[in-house]
Amino acid sequence: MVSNMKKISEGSTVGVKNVLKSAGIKPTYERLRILKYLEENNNHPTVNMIYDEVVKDIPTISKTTVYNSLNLFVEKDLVLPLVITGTEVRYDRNTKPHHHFLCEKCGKIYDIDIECPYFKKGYVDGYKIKELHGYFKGICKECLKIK
Amino acid sequence: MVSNMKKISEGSTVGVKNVLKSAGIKPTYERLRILKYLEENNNHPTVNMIYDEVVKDIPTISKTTVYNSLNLFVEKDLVLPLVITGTEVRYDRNTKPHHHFLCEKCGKIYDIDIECPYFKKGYVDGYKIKELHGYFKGICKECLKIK
DNA sequence: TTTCATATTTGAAACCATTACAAATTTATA
DNA sequence: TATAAATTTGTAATGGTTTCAAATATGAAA
Repeated sequence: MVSNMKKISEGSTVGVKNVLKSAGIKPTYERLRILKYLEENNNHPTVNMIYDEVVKDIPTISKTTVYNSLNLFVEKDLVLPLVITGTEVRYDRNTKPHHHFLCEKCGKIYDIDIECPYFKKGYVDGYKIKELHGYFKGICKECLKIK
Repeated sequence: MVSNMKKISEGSTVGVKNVLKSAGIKPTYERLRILKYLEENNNHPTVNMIYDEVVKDIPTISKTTVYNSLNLFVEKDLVLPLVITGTEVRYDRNTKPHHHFLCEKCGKIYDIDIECPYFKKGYVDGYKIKELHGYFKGICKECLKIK
């Protein structure tokens, strides 16, 4: 059961260690902590957001290591990079194809679980599709309530 | 007839001048030349691509002016900014909602004229949509032929 | 455990797209 | 023509990301 596997791995050190190992990545202390952050937080964080939290546990960690680790995770398909704001890259532990929504009011990024028929088919206008990035921008449900 | 208006304005100095004036932008020599470039080239250029061409006609123009003008055009909805490559902003004279396709082989960016039902409706998951950026990445028709 | 080769981490410097800013220039108006 | 306002220019600053070489940690072999 895939969803059960996911639950077990979330947060626990043994879980993230296995995730790294089965991706062919040496599970160093720093990488484990960074992946743990991504599994525990579904907030599409920036490098700085990750660094600011992880440095509390590993005071000697450098920002370069965060960059290196994330680039490695992206390469091994453990993480999806988003460029929705235009100013910096955000990272999503959810690598299944899905859309994103950026709220202009609160700045939060939400996963949107919808399908694109063209992406599903694999082609548009005779062009072969490998990736789709669907970014909505607007006002989220919570901010709409606030008026 | 809108499409006919468009044809007339393409490239001609009087056309782009009217475009700027009706957008409430003072039609300076530099702005006219930059908008003319965008109307004549449907290649989703970067700031540098625009600068490199325009500087041939206006040797004294500065890159800052290109940035200033483009930011103004974006503000006045004359131009659409794309962040499809992740490294730099590209500009599209076509501001009607449409998707884009980036070819991983040749690097070209194509307009894709498809509709998103959620965008059309104005809402997803109860979130109010104001913008949609749909970016496909893959291999374009021409590069598929080359093998 | 000790040794050695390899991989990883670190911190500083470089890079590059973009913005900030103040001085110079141009434009519009009277 | 004179004056004020807007625009352009060039340089410097900013900020996210990458490069790189030295320091450190890791893993395998003895």
